Amino acid sequence: MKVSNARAQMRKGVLELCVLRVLSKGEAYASDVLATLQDADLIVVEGTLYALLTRMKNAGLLAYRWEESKSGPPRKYYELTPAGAEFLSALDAEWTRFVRAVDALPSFEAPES
Amino acid sequence: MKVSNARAQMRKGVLELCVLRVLSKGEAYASDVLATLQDADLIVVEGTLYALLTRMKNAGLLAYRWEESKSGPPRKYYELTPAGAEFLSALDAEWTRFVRAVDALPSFEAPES
DNA sequence: GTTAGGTACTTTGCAAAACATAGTACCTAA
DNA sequence: TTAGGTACTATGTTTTGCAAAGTACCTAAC
Repeated sequence: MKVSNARAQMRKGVLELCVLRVLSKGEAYASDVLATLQDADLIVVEGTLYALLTRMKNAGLLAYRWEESKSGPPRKYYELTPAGAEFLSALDAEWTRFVRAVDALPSFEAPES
Repeated sequence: MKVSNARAQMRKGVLELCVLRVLSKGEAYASDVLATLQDADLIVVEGTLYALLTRMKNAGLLAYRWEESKSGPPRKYYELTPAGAEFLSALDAEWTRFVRAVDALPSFEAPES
């Protein structure tokens, strides 16, 4: 149990929300999403993100179209489906409630002696 | 992918923080911790909590003592060790930074058309 | 005292999800 | 035509929570 691992652990289960939020700003392909998350200090590895995008596409939350690239193979540009937008809205609400619930627990202070 | 599962997913990775926070208020045994978390709408099942308490004890974050009960078998009363208190302090800081990072991502709004 | 029921803790098997890493395919340019 | 970069895919492992069954202890009813 290392503090260095804490953020990675916390991110579990919230990654979906993060990806949906990024895509709510408009379509993007995997590297775009990855860069945005990493800029926000929400480290995620390539393999995880691709797997998540595929899962969400299969769940009907995302759709993609192929687009040619000028410097490499074609890219999958993802965007929210109506179901995805609805799901994001619900997740946002859950996130808010969740943060409140955790913050309602006692914050750190020295144990009573 | 169901909204009903969202909170459970989010809780992953933050459970450690929650348990440490509860114990920072003083020693408690499993059922105490469970009840506190459930009161806070942070649902967790018995098996998960016992496993987590054991993991954290083995990691040196918690210690316990046996105490007789008037109505059943003896209980393990857990409390933070100095290492646990230090770890909690670090996790608290990580939690704050994490929430800021997620909230810095765009919140929901209709995708630009 | 022996049995029934409740409480507390343990064990085992399973599933979901992220990680690590390697692999395939496409494109440009030397 | 080959080297290197970019984009996506596939595979196996680990972590961690869940589900459910199991063990053990204690009280109380009979």
